[in-house]
Amino acid sequence: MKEDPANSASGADRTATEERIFEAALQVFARTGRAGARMQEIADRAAINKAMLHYYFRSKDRLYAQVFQYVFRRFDQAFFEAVERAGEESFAAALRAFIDHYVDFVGHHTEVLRLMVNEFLAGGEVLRGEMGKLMGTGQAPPQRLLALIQRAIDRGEIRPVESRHLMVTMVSGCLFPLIALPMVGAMLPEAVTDYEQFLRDRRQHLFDVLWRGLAPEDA
Amino acid sequence: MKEDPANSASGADRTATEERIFEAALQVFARTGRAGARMQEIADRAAINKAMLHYYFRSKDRLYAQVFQYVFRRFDQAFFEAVERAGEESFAAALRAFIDHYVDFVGHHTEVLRLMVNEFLAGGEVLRGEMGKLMGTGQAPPQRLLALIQRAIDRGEIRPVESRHLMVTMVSGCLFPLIALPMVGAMLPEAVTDYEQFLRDRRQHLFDVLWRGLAPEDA
DNA sequence: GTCTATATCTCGATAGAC
DNA sequence: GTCTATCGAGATATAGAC
Repeated sequence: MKEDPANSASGADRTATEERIFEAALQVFARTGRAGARMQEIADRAAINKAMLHYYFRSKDRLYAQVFQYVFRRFDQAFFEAVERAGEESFAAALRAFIDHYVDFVGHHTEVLRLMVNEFLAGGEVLRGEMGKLMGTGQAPPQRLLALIQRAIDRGEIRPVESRHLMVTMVSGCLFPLIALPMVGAMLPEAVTDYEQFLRDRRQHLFDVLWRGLAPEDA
Repeated sequence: MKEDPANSASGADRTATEERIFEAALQVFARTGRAGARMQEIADRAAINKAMLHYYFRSKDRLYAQVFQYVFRRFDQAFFEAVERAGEESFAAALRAFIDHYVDFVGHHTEVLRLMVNEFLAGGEVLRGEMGKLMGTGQAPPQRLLALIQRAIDRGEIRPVESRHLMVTMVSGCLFPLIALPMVGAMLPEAVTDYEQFLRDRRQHLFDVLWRGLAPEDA
């Protein structure tokens, strides 16, 4: 059976051209959203002809689906790594490690976050499909983090807060400032002028505020 | 000079028809984004003919600009009210009041938030224009909240955290969960089944975690 | 002010030469 | 695999009768 170039890209083994297209598509989809994206612009960014887009990815929908799937996995993977690094130490150290890694990843791959949020807003089925696959395992990264929090509570390491809400709050503090950069930048000019410093400050602040909030009363 | 119906809607004095169109446009823009929105769908929702859209608002771009301006003002207003209610009491009470009011408003007007975030992602000029106008006064709601936080620090009511980052963290905790509902719902089923309870829980949790994080060591 | 019909244009997708 | 040329769907926008 002949290889169909329109499907070959589903695996990790892409040609250099496919890779360029993919990267270009990610950028354009992230900025303009699924509907606003123009195949012409993606082609231009990839420095190829528009017809080649269809040759490799068949249609805009297929291209989007593949790009989003990739984004979802990167996101999942980053979360996983952040939880892994949280490790077996004290919860304070775990919290710090999680925030550091997660903010660092997303802060340097904002296209991934933006595309993700675009999909949130669209409330798409593409998202729901991936979510189902992920959570079905019972060992998804969010579930691991949840267990880690719960254990810390059981051990008396942190106050007895609602673990799932805490997870939401942690993630909110990491991600939202990066989504709202146009607005945050108006109040924190350094978010624009010295982005790396801004990321460091956010990690520091977020850990500080959350941890004191989680510390047992007798600490 | 004759009234141009395409401009008359810029004020608050809209006819009933204009109001219907406006509301319909808000919903559609919020869900599908600027590019994904269809004039036909807006017309259908407003129960009018498609030609009337252009009669009243001239073009899609003009319609969007007006809708966004409205959204921005609602957002600003909600923030303002939330800060006003925070009032002159203790900072704990102020924090609680802010979170309660802000989450309540946005939680019940998610279209406003969604359209706002859409504009964040697009990084549009429409947003920048409104931002400039707002912050220029020096008395914008965010600046008021900042002052309130700073005063609490000076008085020793809360620990000396970076006030601007705290504001960002507060807002993040209020807004992000509502943006990410499709994902949050996968981990907190009640966010879908009992939305009101979910909002209450979030308010409670967020205040709890933040306040303990802000409480002075000797509290 | 409201409608039908239509002009105009943009964009995704394909045909077909090389 | 790569390109040019083009088709055809679908969208915004307008013309013009009522």
